Amino acid sequence: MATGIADRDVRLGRACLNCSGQFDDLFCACVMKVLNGEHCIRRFEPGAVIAMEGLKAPFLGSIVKGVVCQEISLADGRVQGVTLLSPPDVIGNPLHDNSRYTVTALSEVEVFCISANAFGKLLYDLPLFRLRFLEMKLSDLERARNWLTVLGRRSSTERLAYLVVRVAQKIGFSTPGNGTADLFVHLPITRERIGAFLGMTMETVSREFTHLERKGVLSARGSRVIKIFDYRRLETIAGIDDDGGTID
Amino acid sequence: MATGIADRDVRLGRACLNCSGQFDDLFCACVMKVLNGEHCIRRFEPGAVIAMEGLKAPFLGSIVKGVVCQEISLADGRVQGVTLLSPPDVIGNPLHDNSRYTVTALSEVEVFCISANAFGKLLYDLPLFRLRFLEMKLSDLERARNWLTVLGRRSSTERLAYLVVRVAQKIGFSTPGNGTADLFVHLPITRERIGAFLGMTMETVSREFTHLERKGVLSARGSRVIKIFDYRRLETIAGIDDDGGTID
DNA sequence: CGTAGAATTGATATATATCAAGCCTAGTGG
DNA sequence: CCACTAGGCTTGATATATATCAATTCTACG
Repeated sequence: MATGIADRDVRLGRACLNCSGQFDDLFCACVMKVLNGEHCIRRFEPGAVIAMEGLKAPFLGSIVKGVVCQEISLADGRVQGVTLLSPPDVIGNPLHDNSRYTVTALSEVEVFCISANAFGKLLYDLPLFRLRFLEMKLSDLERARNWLTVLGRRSSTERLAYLVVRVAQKIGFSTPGNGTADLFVHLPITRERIGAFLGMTMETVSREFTHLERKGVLSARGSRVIKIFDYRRLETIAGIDDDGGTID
Repeated sequence: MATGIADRDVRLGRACLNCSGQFDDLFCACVMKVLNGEHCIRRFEPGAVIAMEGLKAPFLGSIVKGVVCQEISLADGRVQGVTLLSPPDVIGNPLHDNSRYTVTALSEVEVFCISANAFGKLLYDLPLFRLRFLEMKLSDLERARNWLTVLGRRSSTERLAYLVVRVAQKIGFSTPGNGTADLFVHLPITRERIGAFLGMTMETVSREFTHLERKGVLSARGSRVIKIFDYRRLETIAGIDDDGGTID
């Protein structure tokens, strides 16, 4: 990459080279020094509602541990899943007092929290932090727009395949425990929530799992741990090809 | 708003108070001074393809005049509309050399263009510019996520109503010319492209215009200039209520 | 082992896509 | 100035994907 930013200080982005990153690569030791103790760690149990759409956001923070989901609700109760967050994703928007999303812990979660003021200070004082945050938000934007193609233009099988691949990329594969080489992905959400992300019903999600199973791509029967037999094929169905040209 | 950023220098965001904004509120006179002549204006005819998805982006720039659309294509030719751009929206991503979208001029368009290096310099040197850009991208992100609810959870009538309201908000109402008080919105896109934005076919778009017409909400017969009889009702159908709680 | 929530499966309904025809409308050239 | 044309729009008939409603069945957990 030879962009203007890259030429200057993009090395400082993904992981701060000036320090051994404490907590994670957003709040590294350099950032912590400027922050000077103005922070706290909050913990949430699985299922805990961290923020409510439209209400005052309780804090700004970066996830240290666990998985979180953000959803938007319509007036009549319809729900659209928006993002799955994992470390070091940011919860909250420094430009808004109110949360735009309902934010729910999907596992045991820890968040490194700072005040909006402290966040503003970091953004203002630290080129490194500012760049890293901009980088995160630009890639959030790209992912959200790619997701539009999923909801607008893909069939239910394609959508489900897309979600499984993205979850695998985001949360990683699980190790089976027994010494086999099989690929497992743990989906941290119910079929209903999968449906909320994919704009379809729980029943259709279930049926599409069955279809993918009959095709020999994966197995998910009644469980949230998915065994993947043919990851390449799954990527193809999803319309994702990370080995070559970026299709999505 | 009493966020950390607002406390500091958000006044400089939406319109620079230090200068009389030349061109627009992104490239104000202050920015121009730092830029020191390193820019050019590019013009495009309606229908011109400004950038192609996956190929090297020709420039970074801010729209000065006209309307532009960004679309994502799938391998098999399906197209998803992503954004409608109008002044002073930014074309291009300072962190990528390649365009993520196919970018098309919908009218006569002028773009204030600078090099990626110059863009990086502005981002680095000018807190004002940097904040404004972050602000733009955070609101792009919010709009993209709200659009997810449109594609994932709304019926075709609701989707169409949503699009009309958003276009009206973005591009503004047209004045009828004759002295009537009627509201007109000029849609800068064909039914097919409307469909690409809404994840539906041209035919369904057309049918839903007819439905809205039968309901007495608007009239669009065969034309891109839409007459709106009941804007409030349109907003209600769209699930947008800008006079009160933010629903979308 | 029993229970409750989650997941699957089936039958049917419905919204939207697809295919196909015809109709407007703006722009062109005689 | 008017008829012609091409692209865009509308409308209809039909097909199809997905939703909805309704039982079971599975799984994790007490």
